[in-house]
Amino acid sequence: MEILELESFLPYRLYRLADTVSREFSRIYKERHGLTRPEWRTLSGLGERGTMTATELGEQSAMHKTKVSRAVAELERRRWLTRTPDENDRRVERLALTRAGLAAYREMVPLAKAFERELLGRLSVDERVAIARGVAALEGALEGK
Amino acid sequence: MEILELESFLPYRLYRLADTVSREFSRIYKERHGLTRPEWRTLSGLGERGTMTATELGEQSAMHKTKVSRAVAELERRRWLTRTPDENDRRVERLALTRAGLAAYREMVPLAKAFERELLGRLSVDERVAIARGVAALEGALEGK
DNA sequence: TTTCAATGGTTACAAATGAAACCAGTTTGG
DNA sequence: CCAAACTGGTTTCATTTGTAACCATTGAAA
Repeated sequence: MEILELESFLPYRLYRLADTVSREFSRIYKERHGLTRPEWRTLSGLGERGTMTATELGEQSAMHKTKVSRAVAELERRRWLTRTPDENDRRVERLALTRAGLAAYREMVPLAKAFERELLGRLSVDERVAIARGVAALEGALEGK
Repeated sequence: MEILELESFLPYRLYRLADTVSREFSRIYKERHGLTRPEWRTLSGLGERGTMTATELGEQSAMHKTKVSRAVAELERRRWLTRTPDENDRRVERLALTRAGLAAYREMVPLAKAFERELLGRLSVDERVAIARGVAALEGALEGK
């Protein structure tokens, strides 16, 4: 009879892997600032790009618009970001980090990088090349899907 | 100033990748049988191993015990599995698929395999090797973590 | 034995999520 | 122009999830 080995089934392995890594990493921004993942991504997106609209944020960080909306609301409540109505299109708001938001971002960046470095540090050079190549290939294969 | 490129940050890329793949794949069991992911994993685990306890299921398919509990309850409601109290330890229940559960499982297996084959089919041989190698390496690096 | 810690599993509650409805404001086609 | 379709963003509601408390049973220790 035909069976499926979950252990070697790619969708399952990817999910479990991402879940584990993401859970580990989330401890950093959860413990340090009590952020949720959408909040962290919002902080990170704005820190990286400087200013973005909610829609752009959603695209850049692969979040559903309701997640963005709520994350932005929370960061605004903390006074970590401000909204400025767009001059040309009054539906749009330009989001930007405040000084406090930027400070939190600046604090998180080295921690994030250290986390990644530590994780990849457990791999051999070849393995690092392999994961980079494989992930990129799958990303490409899913383009537009 | 130090910034973090989300686009190339491994935890983010892995998560997004897994999320996309998993979402695509979930359409199959969602549309066909209205299953949730925990339910699919439960079906899949029992189909593969024949009989397991809830705890074993959780370990094998990386699910929190409450997810297992609820998924098992739902599959039982559908009469896709049965619980048999363990002789030696009355806290434990041995779970097994019924004929109907097995039928559903047998129907899903080829679809799952086809999905994986199609996905990997979009990659070159080298890329397939790379993803397999990279994922295995990361899994190894996270052992016990 | 009796008690206490550990284990298998369920349940209750709060928080996170997604789908769809919604409210502006904007664009487009007639 | 102006209605209809569309877009940016929020809110509502139902579902899913995680944490912690819980119940029952078992094992270990005194």
